[in-house]
Amino acid sequence: MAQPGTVDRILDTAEALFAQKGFAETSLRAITSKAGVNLAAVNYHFGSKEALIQAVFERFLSPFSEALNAKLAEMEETGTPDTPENLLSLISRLALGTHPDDPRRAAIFFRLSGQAYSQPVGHLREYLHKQYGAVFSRLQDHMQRALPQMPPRELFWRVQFGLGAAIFTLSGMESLKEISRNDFNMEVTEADITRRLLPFLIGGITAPMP
Amino acid sequence: MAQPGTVDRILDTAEALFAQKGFAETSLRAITSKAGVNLAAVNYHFGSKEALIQAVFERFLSPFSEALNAKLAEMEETGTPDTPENLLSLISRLALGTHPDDPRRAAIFFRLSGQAYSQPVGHLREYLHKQYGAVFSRLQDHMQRALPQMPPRELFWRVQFGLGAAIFTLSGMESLKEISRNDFNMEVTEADITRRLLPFLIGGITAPMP
DNA sequence: TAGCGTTCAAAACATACGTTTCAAACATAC
DNA sequence: GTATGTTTGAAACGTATGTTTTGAACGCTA
Repeated sequence: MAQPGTVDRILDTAEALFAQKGFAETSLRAITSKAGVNLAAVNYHFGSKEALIQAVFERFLSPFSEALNAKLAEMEETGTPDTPENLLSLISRLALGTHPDDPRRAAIFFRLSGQAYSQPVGHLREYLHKQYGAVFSRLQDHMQRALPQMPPRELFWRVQFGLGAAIFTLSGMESLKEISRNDFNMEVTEADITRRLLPFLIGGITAPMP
Repeated sequence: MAQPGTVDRILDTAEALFAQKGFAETSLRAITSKAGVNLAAVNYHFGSKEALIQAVFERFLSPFSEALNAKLAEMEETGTPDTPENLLSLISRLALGTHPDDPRRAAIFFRLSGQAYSQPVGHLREYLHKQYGAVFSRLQDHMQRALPQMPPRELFWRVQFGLGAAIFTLSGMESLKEISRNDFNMEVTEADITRRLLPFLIGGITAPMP
């Protein structure tokens, strides 16, 4: 377990390939050969491909989830007011900065989230709901306090819409970057898009009721 | 070619299974056995699995695309003003009503769109861009006329955000329906959600610049 | 150094996949 | 009614996949 370690090399490579090509389209052979480890190592260390997928998610989602929990607790203690601006910019900062060492990591974060969400009924979505439903509820509560006049049901859907806008856009960003380059002669980064995303989300979530 | 026809039975079944489980996770054997046709029929009639996927998209996207084109032309002729409200409610009506005979069809429409969008670099996305980029540009132009004060680049991203919110939410609706049922004792339909979606999209797209 | 649990490497296994083959069944025109 | 082009049916092909097996290499403890 000296070097980057077999387990970590597998996780790193699997994470990148899953984000790039999807789960079903990424074979264990592709992962292990690119990682420079033996094919059997995945089943030895993780048990199965499905377990590897969950391990990948756990490793990249747990830090984010814990950081979000900590920041929300900090807000509660310091009495920072619950506003859509505060909450949403908090999330975007965390999503972009949970792994500050590697900027490419943010892109992988969003791609993986998108893959997980658009995944068929598979157990991945249930797993994510079980594992990270609590922190999501907590965020939803804060948002409700920020918009006390809004019916919870309406707010629930608007948060979902916002989630969709964020994950969907950032997850398909490679294609969108190219379009933006061709049509507007403009290079964009993840940070650019989240900066543009914030007013959209605030405008959408706080829009007047129908 | 009397009965529902082998080709149509394949398309119907493939459409449903693709929407439900994804492309890679749906085998030709699953499609053909459920459709009650021979395995070789897919390769005989379509040539390959990839071609079948494109055929499925063509069949469900072309009517929508043509209807949208017609409606936009109608707006131009009758001088209907370009407003975000008019344009977005037009799209939602079309997405929900292009196949008015089958309500389940709307759900499949959104699920397939989500699958296509979250798909890896594969040729599907290029195909969709080539095939339906024109009508999308036309819609973008109308939206620009509705919001002349907004920089085109900003509008481009906001339309993408809106697309994400719509497709993402409606594509993952089965899970969200269940959450809504458990947490709010509330049954929701595709039409309910698009009704809620409209104010969100308008609020987001017309939000003040950062 | 001997022993033992852990990790790695190479190969094989079983299965599922997309695709192809080829003959039979069918429909249609002459 | 025969001939011709089209569609179907059953089987096989080749390949890629996830997984398992077996034994060697390694690291640590006694």
